[in-house]
Amino acid sequence: MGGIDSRKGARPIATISDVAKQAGVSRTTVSRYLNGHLEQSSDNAQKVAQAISALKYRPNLLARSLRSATTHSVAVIVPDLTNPFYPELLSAVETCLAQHGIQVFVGQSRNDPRREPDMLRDYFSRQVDGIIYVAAKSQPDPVLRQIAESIPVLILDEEIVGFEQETIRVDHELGLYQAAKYLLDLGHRQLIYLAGPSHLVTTQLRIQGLQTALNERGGQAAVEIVAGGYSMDAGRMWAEQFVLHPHHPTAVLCANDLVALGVHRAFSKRGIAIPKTVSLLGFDDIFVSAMVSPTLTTVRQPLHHMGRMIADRLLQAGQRRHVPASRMVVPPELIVRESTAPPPW
Amino acid sequence: MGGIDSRKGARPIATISDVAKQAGVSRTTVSRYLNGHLEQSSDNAQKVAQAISALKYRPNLLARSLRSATTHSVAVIVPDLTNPFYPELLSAVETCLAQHGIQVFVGQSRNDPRREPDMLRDYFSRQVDGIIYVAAKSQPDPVLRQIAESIPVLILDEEIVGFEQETIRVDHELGLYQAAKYLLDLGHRQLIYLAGPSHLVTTQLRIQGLQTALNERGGQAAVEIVAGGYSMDAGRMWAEQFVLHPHHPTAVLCANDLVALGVHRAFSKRGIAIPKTVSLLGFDDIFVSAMVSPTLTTVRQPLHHMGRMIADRLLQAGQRRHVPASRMVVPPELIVRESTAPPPW
DNA sequence: TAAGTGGGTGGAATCGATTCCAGAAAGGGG
DNA sequence: CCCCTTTCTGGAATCGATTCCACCCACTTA
Repeated sequence: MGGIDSRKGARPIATISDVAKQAGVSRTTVSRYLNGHLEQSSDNAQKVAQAISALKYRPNLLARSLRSATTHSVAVIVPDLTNPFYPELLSAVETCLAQHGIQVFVGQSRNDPRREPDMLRDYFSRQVDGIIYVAAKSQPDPVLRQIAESIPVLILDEEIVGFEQETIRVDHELGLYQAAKYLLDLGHRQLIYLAGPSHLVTTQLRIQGLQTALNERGGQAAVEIVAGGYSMDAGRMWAEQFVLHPHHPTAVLCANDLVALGVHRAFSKRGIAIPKTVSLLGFDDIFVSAMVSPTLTTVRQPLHHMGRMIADRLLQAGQRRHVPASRMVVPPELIVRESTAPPPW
Repeated sequence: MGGIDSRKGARPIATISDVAKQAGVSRTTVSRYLNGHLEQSSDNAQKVAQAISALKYRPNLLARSLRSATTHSVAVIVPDLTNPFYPELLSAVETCLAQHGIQVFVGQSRNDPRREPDMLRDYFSRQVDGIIYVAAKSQPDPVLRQIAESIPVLILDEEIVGFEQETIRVDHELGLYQAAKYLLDLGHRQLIYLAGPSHLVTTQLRIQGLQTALNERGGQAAVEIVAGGYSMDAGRMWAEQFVLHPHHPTAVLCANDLVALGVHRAFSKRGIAIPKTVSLLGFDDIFVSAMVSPTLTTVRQPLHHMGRMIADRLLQAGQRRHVPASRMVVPPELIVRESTAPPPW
């Protein structure tokens, strides 16, 4: 049953010409029907409607897009979908855009900045209406610059130096300021920050926030900064070292929740009590952070809010209304849970 | 300074005709150059190459696809990106496909089967080369059937009754059989299964596996089955009830890890000890499951393996070689962690 | 030298839609 | 009764690529 190949070519896909022929009108008329330029009740409209459902016709969006120069699609480039933060963001963005009939490409750079130019180019060649770009680097490349002259490119989360484009990100500086202030208020004097890659602007912003908080205490407290990565492994590896380390800080701040969870795990395994012996604080507030025990104190990025803003900006830009490039910096929120407490002494 | 609108239309995007004119050859020749049908060293090739880089030309993939009837894109439809299982799957699939120059649309049905026909249709209209479909229901709809006649549709994870299409899923029956057998071997006699929606084939398969394991014991053990959802809330709500429940089962099996985590949380909060008082077992093995404490015993779906298989099937189908529709059922793996132990008595 | 072969080239058709424009039909007013 | 306006319709151009086919040129071979 079903013959050898029930796939391609089995049922020829109807085109607008087929519909026109079947309905006994011109392609033009069919097109007008499709785009609502034809009186619904008219005689021709009836015939077209019938032909369409008889042939199960659906317009070829490729052809339509080619002509109309808009594809109703955008690309989202993220470093890595296995970091739960990005799917959560993606989910928010996709939900908003889907409501406006925009479909979403997703690509992972795998935290390798060298892949990014090619990815940007490929999506651009596909004529996407916009690109949402969570960059894995802070240097603008010529490809990015060129593309941004033709379609809106929203830089998310990261900041790209000297690149005057739409940017939406959380206030990293404020986030770490809040976190540090909170720990200092608890009485901690010896902090450590497991930072992200040092060449990133976000990393630098965060460190500034940290410093500001320290300066307010006028040198009573100190922080050690360790550059690293954004993975659980980064946290775990550092934690393994820490165990052997002579002078123990009393609180560990992490570049993101994944790093914090790496530390969390290693500490649990090694019997280092959180928060009794050492306090632990993350960044992002991915949903896992509320699941582990003790639950993780962290700095929340308002994901859904950001997702909606992103979608809105893109939609505005898509309508060709002039939207001046702006940088939107949204405030983070400190979520206090169980992994932080006053220092043991 | 960039002026009023540095967006659309600022820099006209070069087309193949522009390149042809600039190089002093015909469009045909440029096209041949692009597709490698032109001697690299030839005089014309040089001129074309120069024109391309001068104009920063990139072919319009829409136009190319329209002509060649292949878009090098596929769509992935998942119920919900906030369930970590799907991003993990998506990540594996995207990685494999990207290596072959195929780009990926992603869409969420939000667990609402009524959205699915529209989504399928939209992607089909975009002429995707294939659809990877994690269905939220087990009934085939006419739209799905029609689309599958033209392009490959891979049904993932779920089974659609009476629909003879490519299917790739884990052996649900075996998975629950293994899990139940393991618990029975530990000495449990009173089980409960927090199942997914009862109209899904997967749910029924799982229950069969469960029954098989029980039957092997010849009625010494019993299981209660509760139909529910796939969310943490579903688990949490059941757990709240459980606390008041008179006859306590000694082990709880869950439809997925998310449900198990909901139970996990509620139990922790209510002071019910896992696995001392009650054993807990999930399904999927999302990465969170290894993070909570106690860590969760679960049935692992071999995601990366499945991702690769999916991509492979799609690529084969894309080459129009005839690939007979097949159902691939991959074995799951029981991952024993800390949330299971012999019953307390 | 003429005929045959082969590779390189460009004109034109094509993919499936939208849209400009001109012509036909219908309706209204003088 | 005729003319002008308005509405409806379809032919043809267009979007940006690929590809068929005919042509030209140079080179080999009888």
